[in-house]
Amino acid sequence: MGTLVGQGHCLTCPIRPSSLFGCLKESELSLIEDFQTRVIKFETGDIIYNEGESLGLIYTLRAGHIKLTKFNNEGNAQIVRLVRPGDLFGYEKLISSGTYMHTAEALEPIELCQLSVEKLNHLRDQSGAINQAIIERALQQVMKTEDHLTQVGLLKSKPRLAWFLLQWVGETAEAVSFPISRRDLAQYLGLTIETISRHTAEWKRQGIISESKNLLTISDRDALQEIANS
Amino acid sequence: MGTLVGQGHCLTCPIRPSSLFGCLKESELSLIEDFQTRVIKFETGDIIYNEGESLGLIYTLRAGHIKLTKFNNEGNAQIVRLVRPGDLFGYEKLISSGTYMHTAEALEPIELCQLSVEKLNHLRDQSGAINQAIIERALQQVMKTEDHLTQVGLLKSKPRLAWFLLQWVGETAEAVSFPISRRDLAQYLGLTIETISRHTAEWKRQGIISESKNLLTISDRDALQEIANS
DNA sequence: CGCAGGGTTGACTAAGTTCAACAGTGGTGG
DNA sequence: CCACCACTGTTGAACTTAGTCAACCCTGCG
Repeated sequence: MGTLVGQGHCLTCPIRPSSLFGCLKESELSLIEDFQTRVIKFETGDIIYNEGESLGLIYTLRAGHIKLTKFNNEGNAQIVRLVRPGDLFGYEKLISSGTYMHTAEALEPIELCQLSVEKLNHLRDQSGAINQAIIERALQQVMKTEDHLTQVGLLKSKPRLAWFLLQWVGETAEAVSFPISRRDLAQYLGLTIETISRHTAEWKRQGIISESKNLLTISDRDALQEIANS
Repeated sequence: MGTLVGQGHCLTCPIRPSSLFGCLKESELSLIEDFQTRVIKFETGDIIYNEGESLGLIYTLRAGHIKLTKFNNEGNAQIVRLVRPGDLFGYEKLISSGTYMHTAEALEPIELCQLSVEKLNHLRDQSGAINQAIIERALQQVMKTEDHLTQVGLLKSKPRLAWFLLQWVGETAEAVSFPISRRDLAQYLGLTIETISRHTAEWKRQGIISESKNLLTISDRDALQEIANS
């Protein structure tokens, strides 16, 4: 599962500036001169890794979206994180004993690059900037998760969903890729499929949002923002 | 606010093994030979720092409990984390631009030690182990927050509360310090005061738990565990 | 004593879940 | 090519849960 596209050369990688290696100074670039990673494609529904597995690999998502899920005591899955292009994932492997604490599944056709933990650790010994970058990513992640927590914890279903949609599409008024099923959305937001369906249906009727295939458009941002604040 | 108790010498600190410096090897201990921190006491309700402030300090809690809260767009607070003895907090300061992203408030009389970010950063340049330890703490934090998220996201109120209590007291059958008001508990779990009150009252009537002053005992762990799984 | 704050309890309400039926879509195989 | 099936999403009605509002208790404190 997963098709090897080729070797990526980190030094010349187009997304390097936004990747973990974006932190390197000119003078340090030589460190990754011969750093290569495997660039791999996956199809919708493919599993990149499973909770509990322990490959020594960390990933950077280049294109598409991925969900990270976690299993409860009682066997039902909860989506803990949605990974977007440029994001690092699977970094729990940086903890010595670590096995993956999530299952990573492609929500649409994706492209990612694999990084060997071993190599990365070697790099960390040579550059403080890399360590700093990793710490920053981890702390950013804490903040995002806490944000998610506060939203899920104290917002009612409508504002919660509205908030999520606003987050997702960002600033554009354009149609945006939205490869998330109702089921996944419900799990992610701690609601049921039906509730999601009802709210989106209502908003579509009111012309606040529109949806076609896997594309989402927010037509009336103000209205949605209004709903998000209540 | 906050009473200076004295200078703590990290090298000989009784809680060093469980602190950030627990990671240091014998050979590296000299690094913190003259490392001193201020040990400070706070009273119940005292604020250690406020969201948005930017003192260059990181803390390790030595005794007591602290809550970290965060304000929503609309001004209501959500408790994001409960800090326990031995825990590191305020480490968002490790991000260059960082201001504190929480408000830290003492739930009971506490004792903590202050660590200068500057000094810590200096230390990080000298010891890879410190970096590793920080990364591990940050990732642990991500995991804990995600755990909290899944509990709040997909459990009903009873299992949610039961799960929290089990977490809180840990393995002991003993009475455990429980300095959390109903209000705080409600905020932390994303419920209302009344719901909390009703459930605890019911469980007390059934003899599953008992509470006196600031002490909590789980009398029938199995029953509570049973409730947590549904 | 009177008051404020935290906690408990009850009655009512609103919100969201559950259950169930049904519609649309895509894929498979005869 | 169509019939059938599986899957996802939509909609309605009944039901359950937790939130809301309000009264009340208890404790500590000025």
